Amino acid sequence: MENIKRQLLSKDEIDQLAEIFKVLGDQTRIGIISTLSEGERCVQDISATLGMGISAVSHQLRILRGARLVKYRREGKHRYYSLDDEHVMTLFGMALEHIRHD
Amino acid sequence: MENIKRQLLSKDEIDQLAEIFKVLGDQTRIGIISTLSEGERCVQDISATLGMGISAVSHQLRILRGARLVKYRREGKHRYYSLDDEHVMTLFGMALEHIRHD
DNA sequence: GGGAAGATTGAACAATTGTTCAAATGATGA
DNA sequence: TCATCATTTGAACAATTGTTCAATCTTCCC
Repeated sequence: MENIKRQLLSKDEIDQLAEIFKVLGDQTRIGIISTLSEGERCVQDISATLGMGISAVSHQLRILRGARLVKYRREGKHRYYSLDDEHVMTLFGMALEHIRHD
Repeated sequence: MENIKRQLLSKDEIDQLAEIFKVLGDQTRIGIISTLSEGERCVQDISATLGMGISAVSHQLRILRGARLVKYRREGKHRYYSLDDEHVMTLFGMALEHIRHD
């Protein structure tokens, strides 16, 4: 992690970094991650928690899946979503420190 | 930082988190931050490093300034930009770990 | 002061994005 | 198999975004 400060990122790494931050840069998706930080939830639960339509939530879940930030397991008719990355909450912590230190 | 996992974020915090990630979610801005991680640079230098127009870079610098991610000092006709936050590189590190762990 | 260099700003445009609605998929139980 | 529930998908729309161009501002030096 120390070499980040010493060496320019490759074009490819810049693209990937921007991509992951872009995925996190949306209120709905942050809300979903925040909800899932309490434990696994099905789409309806997330929808109710955020006060948003099922479809809108599902669309955003797809993007989060694509970025490997969430995963799900089937159980009957439900799909229980949960966080799929150990670093996400750390990213949240760092970002929170940034916004709080003002 | 531990209470993040235990407690839902407030509406306000969600907005602010999404905002900071949104700012980081752009290739040009990541490129700028990556460039500035090597040391302070004036707009022309950044422009040359990224191979982009001066105006485009300046527009993005304004956004980075607004998010308190970069600052500048005047010296003659130049404005030397540098990183304005200790957490940014840590955010980078976490995000890099995420994209590399696949 | 006048001109040039470095940087910022505003308007305009194409491109991307998030939400809604309606339709389709997949799984369950009668 | 049929109806129903949970979720996904696609099309459409408004809204936001990043870049370009031209104009403006600021600082320096003659």
